[in-house]
Amino acid sequence: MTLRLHDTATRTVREFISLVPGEASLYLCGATVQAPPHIGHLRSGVNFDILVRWLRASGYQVTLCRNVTDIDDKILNTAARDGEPWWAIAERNARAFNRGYDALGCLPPDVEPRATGHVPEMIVLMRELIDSGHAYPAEGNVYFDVRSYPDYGALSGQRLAQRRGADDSSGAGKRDPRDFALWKAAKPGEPSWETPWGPGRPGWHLECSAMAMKYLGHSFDLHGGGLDLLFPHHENEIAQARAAGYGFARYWVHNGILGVSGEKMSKSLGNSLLVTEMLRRVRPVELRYYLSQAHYRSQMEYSAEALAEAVAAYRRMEGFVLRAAELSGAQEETAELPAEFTAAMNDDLGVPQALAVVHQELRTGNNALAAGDEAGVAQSLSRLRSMLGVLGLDPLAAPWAEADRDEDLRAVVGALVQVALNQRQAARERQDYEAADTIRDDLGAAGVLVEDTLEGPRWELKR
RNA sequence: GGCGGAGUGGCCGAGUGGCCUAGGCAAGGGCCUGCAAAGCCCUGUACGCGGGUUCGAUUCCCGCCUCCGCCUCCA
Repeated sequence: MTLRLHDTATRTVREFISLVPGEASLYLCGATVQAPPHIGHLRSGVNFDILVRWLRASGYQVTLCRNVTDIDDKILNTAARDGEPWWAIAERNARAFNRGYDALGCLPPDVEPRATGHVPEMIVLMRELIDSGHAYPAEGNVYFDVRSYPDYGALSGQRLAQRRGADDSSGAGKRDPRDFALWKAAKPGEPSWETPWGPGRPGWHLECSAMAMKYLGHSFDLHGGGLDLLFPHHENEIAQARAAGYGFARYWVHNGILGVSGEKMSKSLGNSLLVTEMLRRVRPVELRYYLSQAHYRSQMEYSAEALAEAVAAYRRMEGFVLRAAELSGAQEETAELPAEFTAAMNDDLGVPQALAVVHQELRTGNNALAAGDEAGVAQSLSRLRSMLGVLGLDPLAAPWAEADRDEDLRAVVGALVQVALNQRQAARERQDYEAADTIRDDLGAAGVLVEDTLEGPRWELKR
């Protein structure tokens, strides 16, 4: 049973066979750090985090390279507008992105290269492209010669792409309107780096080709990113690398776009869906569940209702895991993944079907819990935890586990709650239900949820 | 205009030429409970519209409608 993945280049789901057996290399187009992240960015991050986790669970040693584009027009425009150094804007937003990824439990990349740190590699690649007749300098810019590369457009299906609109300011010296800039000539007041063709700054597409090949080799396994990057960014990336004679990515994986009320998020103004704002409304793990539960290639439309459903669904799973762990302890032994779960994940990361398996096990586990079947509970718990672990959703695993957080405070609260619960039990035993319910209500008002179980009353903090 | 994707029950979201047509959320009924909460059981009978192919289509083909993405910066 092996992993099959949708490869955008062939538009088919095909078997994933890595270049080096047992190893998998993945280049992910990360952020252009012009603004803080919104949840669309995190959908991509979570989707690819699941891919990485699944590859690792399948025995691959994964190398993940996720770049940061820390120089581009928008960053420079913002800098000019706000009178802030461009590098400070880039730095601030890069940190915001990483906080977002971390908050949602995305495993950190092995390397996170920045465009501005890789100008020498870009110069080498430009030299190769110019020498082989695939690029040319013009008025301080360096352009890729689209007509020199017959496969241009094959990746995105834009083979005959006529780029709409004449090139304005940035197109000086182009031989063909479709030609794109590898390197942009320096403008007054903007940062620049020296090259044999004059001072300037990197074009967006060139940096990714250069960095991917630097860290993952001239040929590597997987290249990922949002579907909105397919054209022109990925088309240009592959053109640059292949024209220079390199194999480049062998599989292209694209996640679907998360939209909001009919608009792509990056176009909608307003901060309501910024990660920092969303995390005021739901817990990070709940947001992760929401972003995970649709298939990664599907288009998603944000809605508060759907988010609320996801929260409810996650809490159901979490509720069992927490109750089961109280009963049987949270063993570290990892259960073998159920075959249906594995099959679903291997089928182009079928997270929705995999979650159906999770919910089946959940029902089994809840039944065991209701029947006081400790062995059954323990088995369901470990199966559930291993499945959820692959999805980055195990409530008892980092970064979601709360056991060691504020341990002293929890102990104090626990003791106080126990005092109240003892009084409630006493009231119940003398059938003074009014008093018992008052205690429960008061605890509830204080944020402590009380419920009676087979093993007696238990409590937890409201979420 | 070019390229691509999608329209599934109240909502989200899988999937398949028929056979037992995921899963979740919400709703109704029941069980459990002193009452709750949580949980469990049961119920819903859906595939945008019009043709066609077929013994049979939600699933294949054609046309239409609607929505969305890319073609400019974008995860």
